[in-house]
Amino acid sequence: MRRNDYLGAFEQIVLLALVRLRNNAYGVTIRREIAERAGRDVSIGAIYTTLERMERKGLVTSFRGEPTPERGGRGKRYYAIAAPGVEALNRSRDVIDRMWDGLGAPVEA
Amino acid sequence: MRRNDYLGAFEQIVLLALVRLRNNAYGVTIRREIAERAGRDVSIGAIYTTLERMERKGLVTSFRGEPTPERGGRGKRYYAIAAPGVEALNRSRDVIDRMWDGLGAPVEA
DNA sequence: GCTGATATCTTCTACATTGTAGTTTTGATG
DNA sequence: CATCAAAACTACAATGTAGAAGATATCAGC
Repeated sequence: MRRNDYLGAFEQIVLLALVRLRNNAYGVTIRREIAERAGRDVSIGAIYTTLERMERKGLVTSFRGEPTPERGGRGKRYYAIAAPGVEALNRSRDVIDRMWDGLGAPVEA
Repeated sequence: MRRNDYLGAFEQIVLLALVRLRNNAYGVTIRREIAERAGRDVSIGAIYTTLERMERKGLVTSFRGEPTPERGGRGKRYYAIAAPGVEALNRSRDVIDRMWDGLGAPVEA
């Protein structure tokens, strides 16, 4: 059985995007946030898959929103970070912080 | 073809342990460093596997040391982070920093 | 007021890479 | 030769990632 304690690198990024986007987090905006913030261009499929897995683990929740009166558009699925997700995020940050402590980033060769 | 740009969460931890241990980084000390620093008890096998993969990618280098005159002991294999490893580490840190920027850790529910 | 072209968005499928433990093997020494 | 220290091997689970396929809307034109 796998524990829920530590997050993968990409999971962290997605979770942080959720936190930043607050109540406007769905596939497209999450992808855009990651592209702009992290400069990392990831496929939309990668995002949905990761979100779904995290939902199964209880790290995020989701609900389907009403379709907006914009041009095209299927009903969006909004995501939000759940309490265990917040904890895991903080824990992951803590670990990496302790490993970096005193080294001064960027580290030299 | 896979890019060499981003590191997994565990890869980052191992790389940081190498940086901290300087020229005393080998299986056992790396494991201990991670246990003490990160409070994370990982198997020795996990460490070697990860090191070997990173060596194949050119992120770390290794050489076999002379056996010491202690009780038992096979010659240790010492590891050191290579330039591409340093870069990848800084890049990874940069990405996560940007995602965390302005949120204030720990993040609240 | 139908109907199809088109804009958003989400699901599904498949596979590569990482994460992780446990077992086995290799070398030294007392 | 028993035993200690450390590394290599094996196997499998979880994560990372892309791309194709499906679902729903609006908009034009007839």
